Amino acid sequence: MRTPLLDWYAEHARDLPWRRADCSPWGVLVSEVMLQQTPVARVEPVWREWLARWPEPADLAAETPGEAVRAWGRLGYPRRALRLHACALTLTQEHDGIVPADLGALLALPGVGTYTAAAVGAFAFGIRSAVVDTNVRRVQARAVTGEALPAQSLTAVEMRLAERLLPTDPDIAARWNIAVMELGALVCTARSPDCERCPIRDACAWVAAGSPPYAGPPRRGQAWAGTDRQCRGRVVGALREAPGSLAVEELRALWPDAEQFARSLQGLLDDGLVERIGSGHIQLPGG
DNA sequence: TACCCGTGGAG
DNA sequence: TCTCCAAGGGT
Repeated sequence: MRTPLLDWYAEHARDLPWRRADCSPWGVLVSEVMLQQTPVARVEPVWREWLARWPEPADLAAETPGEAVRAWGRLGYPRRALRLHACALTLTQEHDGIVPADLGALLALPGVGTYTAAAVGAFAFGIRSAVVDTNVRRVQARAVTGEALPAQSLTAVEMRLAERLLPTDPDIAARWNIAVMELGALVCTARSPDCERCPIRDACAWVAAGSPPYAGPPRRGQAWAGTDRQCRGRVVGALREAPGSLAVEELRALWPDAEQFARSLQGLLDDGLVERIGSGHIQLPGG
């Protein structure tokens, strides 16, 4: 099957390690979790380290959760590292140490939601499933709906549209999914779409409408300075760099507001990202 | 549903 | 500088 989009992908697709034919389903799963809200350029080196160190789920399952958090480095949202470690345990204990080729079983894994289950199903196993990420949503919003940007959160209408657009043949569908994502990542970008190089511009509803600017409700950015997240990040960052544990007072010195520090530390403890050890010391889980 | 959860690069 | 945003998930 040939379409302008699939032809474009064949010519312009990036050569990413988790897209290669010799990449295991585990490698695909790790990549998808790392890529949640984190750009490809920062994921790639960490992904290579993880797959070299933990080539199979059982290898990661044999480590402490804290080691996963440490190896996560600065990818952000370190709870994902924890969930990937939990994933490895579940796979080892309940799936014979392999990634299941089943959307329902994938969805039941820690840290695997609708998107990641569909992506692993499609890219690792060739299952026909609509893979709808922020790129796909944006391409659909423009090409089909004629709007500059999609809604703030994924709607049922968008999912149905993606399923309707998906080619019938599973192998072509998998290639279609990744082609739409790649188009959104390389050409139909959020800030400055390069419509001159777009393979489907002649069919684009947004271009046909004169590329009107975003007209929806104001998109609220995420505050950062002075938030609990910044505080948490500082604490986990310090523990990641430390060989062992740190005294609570050392961590306390990282943040000016005592009340916010206490709340953030408690949040980290509740999340299992850190743990208490001895009297007044904190470490990554399991050491 | 809306909000919380990190980090760093681009414009 | 500062805002935006990047292959989302969990609650």
